[in-house]
Amino acid sequence: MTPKSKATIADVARAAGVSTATAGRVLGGYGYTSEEKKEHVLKAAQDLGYRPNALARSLITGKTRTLGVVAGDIQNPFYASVLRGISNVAEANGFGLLITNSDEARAKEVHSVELLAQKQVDGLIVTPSDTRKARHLHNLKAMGMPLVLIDRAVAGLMVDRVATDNIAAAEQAVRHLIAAGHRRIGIVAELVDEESGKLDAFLARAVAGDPIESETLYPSWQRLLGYIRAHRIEGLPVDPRLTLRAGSYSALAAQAVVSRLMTTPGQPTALFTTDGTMSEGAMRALTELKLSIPQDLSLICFDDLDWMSFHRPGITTVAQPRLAMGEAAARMLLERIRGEAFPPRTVLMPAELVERGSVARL
Amino acid sequence: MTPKSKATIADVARAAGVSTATAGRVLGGYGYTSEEKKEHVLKAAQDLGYRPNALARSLITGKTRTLGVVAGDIQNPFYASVLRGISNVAEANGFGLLITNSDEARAKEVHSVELLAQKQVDGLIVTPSDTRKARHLHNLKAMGMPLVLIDRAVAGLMVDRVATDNIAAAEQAVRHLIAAGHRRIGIVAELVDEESGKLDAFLARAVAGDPIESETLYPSWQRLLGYIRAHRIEGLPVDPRLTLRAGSYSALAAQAVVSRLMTTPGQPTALFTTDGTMSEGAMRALTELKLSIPQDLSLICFDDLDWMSFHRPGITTVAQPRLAMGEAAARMLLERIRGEAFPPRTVLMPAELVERGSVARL
DNA sequence: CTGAAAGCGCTTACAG
DNA sequence: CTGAAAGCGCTTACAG
Repeated sequence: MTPKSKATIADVARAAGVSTATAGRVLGGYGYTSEEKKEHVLKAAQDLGYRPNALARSLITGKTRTLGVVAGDIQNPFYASVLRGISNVAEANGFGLLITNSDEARAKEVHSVELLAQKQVDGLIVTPSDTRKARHLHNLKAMGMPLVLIDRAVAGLMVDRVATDNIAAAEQAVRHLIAAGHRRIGIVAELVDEESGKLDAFLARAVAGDPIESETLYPSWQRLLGYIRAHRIEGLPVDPRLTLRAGSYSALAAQAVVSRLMTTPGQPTALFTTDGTMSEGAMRALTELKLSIPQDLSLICFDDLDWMSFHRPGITTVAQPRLAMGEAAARMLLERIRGEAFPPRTVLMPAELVERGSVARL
Repeated sequence: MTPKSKATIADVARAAGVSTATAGRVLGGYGYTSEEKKEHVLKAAQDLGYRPNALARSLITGKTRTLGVVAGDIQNPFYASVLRGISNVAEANGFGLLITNSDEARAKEVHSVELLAQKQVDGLIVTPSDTRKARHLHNLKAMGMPLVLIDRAVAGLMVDRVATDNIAAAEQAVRHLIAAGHRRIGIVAELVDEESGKLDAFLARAVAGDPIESETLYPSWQRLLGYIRAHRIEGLPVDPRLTLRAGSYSALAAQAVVSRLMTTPGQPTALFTTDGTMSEGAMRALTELKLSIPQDLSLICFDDLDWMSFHRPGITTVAQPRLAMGEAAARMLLERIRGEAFPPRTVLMPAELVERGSVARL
């Protein structure tokens, strides 16, 4: 039986000959009801095709059982996997998922957060696009909104977060290249930042071993830091001509800088890409220039994308546990929503170096 | 100013010295208000950090400005792109997106639809996991819920839908192989179906040219039909040993059947994969067997994944406009939500054959 | 233009 | 165990 118009609790109560309070109790699963009335109500609900209106319930309880997520770009494999992890946990706990894209732009993120807050999500998972200016996130926290950060931290914002141990993972990858005999190793990274010229200053300080507040660095900067540390540990100089900045989250930008690198004297023998987008750009450049891996250039990529395992040769990568990151973030958020009050936690997930065939021994 | 507790319209009205009706009018942007009161209300709202509660508003208006989406698996590149397209249009129109995964299982889809309906989404975009049994979708339609189908149709369900012209696209791809001189062409497809043995019967009918109701066929069956039509048109026999059924949406299953195919006498000279998952499985098998493309086997894949353009050789593919499909679906849904009442539309989007280097001329 | 009142569809004390 | 009443935070007629 499927009626045209939506039945309400009042309709069901009327049909069952009980009060709306009683009907609500059996339909909502709270309070006690006699078996007899319960049956009548259930029967009436069935006949009328009753479907609870979650809005009305949420307005009273103050809970929507909905999680909000602000991802960079759901089309990107990194976010797609993280989202799937979040979704797995949300679904298992009966929560819905409201998803938006920020395209790594602060203005869009602010807008997304406002939308999700108005829709009264019970908590929010955000990949902050700006690790310094994030007043909207501070406000959210001040208002008591449960909040978990993924992939990046925000300066001064003490909330739960889950990320990859980027510095350690990049260091391990680059040391692996050095151990294979490579001495000139390139790196391609987004390194987006407002302050132009900052890269030089950063390199100078990192190479000198000056202390660097790495916690709130963007992942690509952290991975660059791991690259530099590997060089320092192994006693190798860092050649600034080998540290490539794409300047944006775009495969095209990465392709351009890698192309230039490989067609200018002083080429590296190995390349380290700092994420899936950079990896794709690098691959396009290498294909275009008909350079062979690993004969002409050894390669280690950050983030293990599907094609890297069946590509010939297999691509050696730093595998991030993307799905597990999403699941961990969702689990932490759910704990906060339940009211758990331990101090802010930072979960740094280890990345695994998966050795395949893209690194030549020199 | 960021207060701890949430301010309501009543709080703002009190602070501004007006009625809740007046405060609501300026904050909600409906009705008329004098400039003077408007200023007071805005000021008070600002001071109190007022944020509208979309739940309360929706309960009255009956509109949530939220779209529900049931995807197969948001981690899969096909769905990730489609979702991005939906998201683009939703966002541009101020709509939120509630997203769930069905994992192509009817039970999960039914559960998702129920969740989204209870949350009162204004409309639903679904990739139906069962093209025959879909009472939940019929019910939705009967209750007046705007509904758009993507990728698949449902028997007897007259609603808007957008899909790729699978038969034509597959036919074109296979004819391209035949034109290149191939006579033994394999195909790997999911071909999921309850009725075992159905493949043989289907092949027999299709090869005989019997009329087949193709509209509600699953995409993989439609693509198989295109494969068969290409053979008929070109006067080539269809060898059942070359029509591979993976039996599930899994790269592993595809890998297994392709491995068997390529290690059994009577190998094909070319292979057609019917979607991204099958393509991945096929690539794994070929890599494992160290078979070269296109020297040992020519290949055309359905759906143009990122890596196919920089793979060496480039993979010739049938490119589906995934993003545009999502955008079209969202646009159609929004029209229905606005109340437009034209008859159910079927948008069949053309797929483009992108020629790269994976097809050898024989 | 503005306010008092009713109401969206539920849940929550509170009597009985 | 059950019902009448109030109320969640808004919007919507309806007077004035």
